[in-house]
Amino acid sequence: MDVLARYIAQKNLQPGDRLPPERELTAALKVGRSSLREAVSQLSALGIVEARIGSGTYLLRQISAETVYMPLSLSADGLAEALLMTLEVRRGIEIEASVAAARRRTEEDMRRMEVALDEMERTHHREGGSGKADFAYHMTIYDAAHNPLFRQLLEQMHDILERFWDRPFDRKDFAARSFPYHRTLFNAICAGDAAAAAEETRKILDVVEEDIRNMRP
Amino acid sequence: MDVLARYIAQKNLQPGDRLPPERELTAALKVGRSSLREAVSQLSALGIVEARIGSGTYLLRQISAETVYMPLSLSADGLAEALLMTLEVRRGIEIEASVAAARRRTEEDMRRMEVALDEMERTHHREGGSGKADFAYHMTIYDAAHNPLFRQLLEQMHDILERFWDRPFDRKDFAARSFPYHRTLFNAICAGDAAAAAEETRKILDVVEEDIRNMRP
DNA sequence: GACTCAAATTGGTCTGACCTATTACCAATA
DNA sequence: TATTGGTAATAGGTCAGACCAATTTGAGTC
Repeated sequence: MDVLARYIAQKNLQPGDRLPPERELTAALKVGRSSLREAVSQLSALGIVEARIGSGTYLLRQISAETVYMPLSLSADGLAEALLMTLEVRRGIEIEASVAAARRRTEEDMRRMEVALDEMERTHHREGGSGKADFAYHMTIYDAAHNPLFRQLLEQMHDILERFWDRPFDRKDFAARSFPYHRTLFNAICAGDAAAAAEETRKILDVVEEDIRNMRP
Repeated sequence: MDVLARYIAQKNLQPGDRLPPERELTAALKVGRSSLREAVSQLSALGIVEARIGSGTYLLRQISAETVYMPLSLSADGLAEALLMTLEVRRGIEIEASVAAARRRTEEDMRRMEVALDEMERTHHREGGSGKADFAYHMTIYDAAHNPLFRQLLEQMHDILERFWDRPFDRKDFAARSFPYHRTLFNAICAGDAAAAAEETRKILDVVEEDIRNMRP
């Protein structure tokens, strides 16, 4: 797997790019096809790569030689329990991201956050709920934290949860009550008030948690 | 992989148990050896299973049919900065774990935490620093949170940091000033005081961060 | 220009062979 | 009796070749 990962990194493949067919890779990497396929299937299990039969194998996430893999597994009774557990972890990370953003945001960050916030508020008023726009806004906060790990972690957790949840997060009324806190959070970060940023983030996630609990059968 | 996972779950294998040899599994699951090996290698990439050549394949984590896999990948360029970045994330998670532990700790949890804490304090007084004992104590806190994600995340972050750091954390004086906060944290968790638990955890990690900064060239 | 269908491409599976590291066993030895 | 040493059995790791099934491609047709 390391050899294959190095190959991908060295070829500077970008997400969405197609890897060479297996038969070519075996020649390039000088390994048998079984071994190559085991490597590919490992990267596939790690969500780095996706194999489409008849079409090819595609890169999903960029990797480098120094990429570290952190596979988590969660056995919970039902999806709601799993959601609540990940939410608890997310709360810790998200609060810390808001704190970091309040300390390190630049003028440029604030501009981008405001654009995303405005877009989200428009979507909310027009359609009654946000969803993608909400997530995009949060991403601008992670970026303002100037620690790429925040975005990587939260983006991936979001992706994975969405895949396991048929009803995605853009349900009309889901977490709608958290709406006003998004602007107060923005104000706190702009003011550089770390404590307030943490507090507003907590309010948002408390609403999410409550809605998940109410959603359970 | 699903077939193999179901087999493991159905056989009620426990962590540490050995799976049947590949040639037997192919017969039991009615698949070719290549396919079986791809499944095993996926579980191995996810940290569920470990294959030891000549010995067998061993189960590392318990799985069930509903286990959710959440593979994360982090790319950190530059080791010194990466340490502080992971520490920032770790702080968020660790604080939330302490909060959860303060809310959900049982009698049994408190007993185990105290045993580990005593052991850590003895080691500290005897050798001037702890290290493994310190980590073991923190693990009991993660377990007391009753959310398996905490332990998995922090255990793996710890592993990764140690792997990238030749000088391990059990340096005599490393984070020695955080020593007294370990007992105050224990008291806060036992008292069920979530706010105090968060505060004491923050104090510990502030010391760690400061020591890492002072350690840089 | 749109549709049809056959060929080429590509990932998925199976078989069987061989390699190497580990483990188990058993006889020879101290 | 306990230890040692070597050998056979076991188990995962790799390779090669054949075949399957889904997709894509492209020539041919309407």
